[in-house]
Amino acid sequence: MAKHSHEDQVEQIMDRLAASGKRRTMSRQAVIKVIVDYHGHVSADDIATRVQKDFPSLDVSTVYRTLETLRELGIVERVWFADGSTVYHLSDHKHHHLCCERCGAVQELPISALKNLERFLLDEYGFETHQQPLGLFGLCADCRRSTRGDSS
Amino acid sequence: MAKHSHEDQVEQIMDRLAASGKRRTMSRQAVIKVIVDYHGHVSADDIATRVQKDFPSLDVSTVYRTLETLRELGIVERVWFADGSTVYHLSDHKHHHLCCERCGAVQELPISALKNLERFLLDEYGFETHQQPLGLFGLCADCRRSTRGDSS
DNA sequence: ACGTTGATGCAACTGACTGGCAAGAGCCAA
DNA sequence: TTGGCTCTTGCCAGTCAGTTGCATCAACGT
Ligand SMILES: [Mn+2]
Ligand SMILES: [Mn+2]
Ligand SMILES: [Zn+2]
Ligand SMILES: [Zn+2]
Repeated sequence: MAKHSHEDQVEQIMDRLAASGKRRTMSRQAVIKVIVDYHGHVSADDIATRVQKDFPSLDVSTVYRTLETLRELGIVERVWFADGSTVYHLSDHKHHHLCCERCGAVQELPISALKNLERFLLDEYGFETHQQPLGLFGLCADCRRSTRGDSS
Repeated sequence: MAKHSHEDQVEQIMDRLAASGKRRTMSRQAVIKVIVDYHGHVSADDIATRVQKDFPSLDVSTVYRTLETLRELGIVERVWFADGSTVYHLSDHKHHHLCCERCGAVQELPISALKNLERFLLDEYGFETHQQPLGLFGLCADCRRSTRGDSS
């Protein structure tokens, strides 16, 4: 069904590392696997915790160094949410995030959803927005429904 | 000309502090003055540096504690930009920011500029965005003009 | 003036992240 | 397969923004 399984995707990213002269290591594979499995929405510490279940001696500094390497190659990018938290993301699956402040759910929002805003900013302010994935906070549909008429 | 001078505005905020049972101190006055003078776009460390020109012994922890107090009273709020940096802002002058990545200029954008996006998110996703001042990055009009045709 | 109590300076501490360094692991050539 | 060059890693110390405990200090109501 899926074009690529997660395993294939991890393998493909390892190939890109190798093609750039980087070495295929277990540490890198493990970090990449976590990012692919959760397809984003994970912090560096989440990744470290997750990876250390399989490789207890893998240090958090290795996670950061791997993330930096992947960022240099344009494979992942760092996203800052409007509440100051930060997550890592596969670049080829770029999108914005709608983060529910009540239940914590994170919904993905296609980049195209902000096209109108971008055009408006360019027309009215001459400001050319860069493709910057945003994390917007608010109430998701479910929580909004269950909060209807709730005054507390 | 102006409805309120900066001095008046500082005085008014000090009044609100006093009205909430907080004490009128030089530290608080100095911190508030910096925020009012720069009307936002200052980091906690900017404030500390600025304030210490007049009160060299004023500690950065006092700045943070003052900011927290002002936040509790709804007088200032913290804004996280999409690059992870954070600034403090008067709540009564809420707006978004267009931050130029080339020249560093920060342009203010009325909250109303995102009304259409908010309606779209509510209609299409059932997501109710909270009033969250954003810091969007890109190229300002000036820099875009001076970069035109520049391939490097 | 005075005493209560909140505010401050100082310093130690946290959490996210970075950097140096020596030991270890890929990779490639022989 | 082996050897060795070089990249990568673990460990650990350091940085940076921000927080916290505590003794001292200073508002402010009386
Ligand atoms: Mn995502
Ligand atoms: Mn502003
Ligand atoms: Zn929700
Ligand atoms: Zn500019």
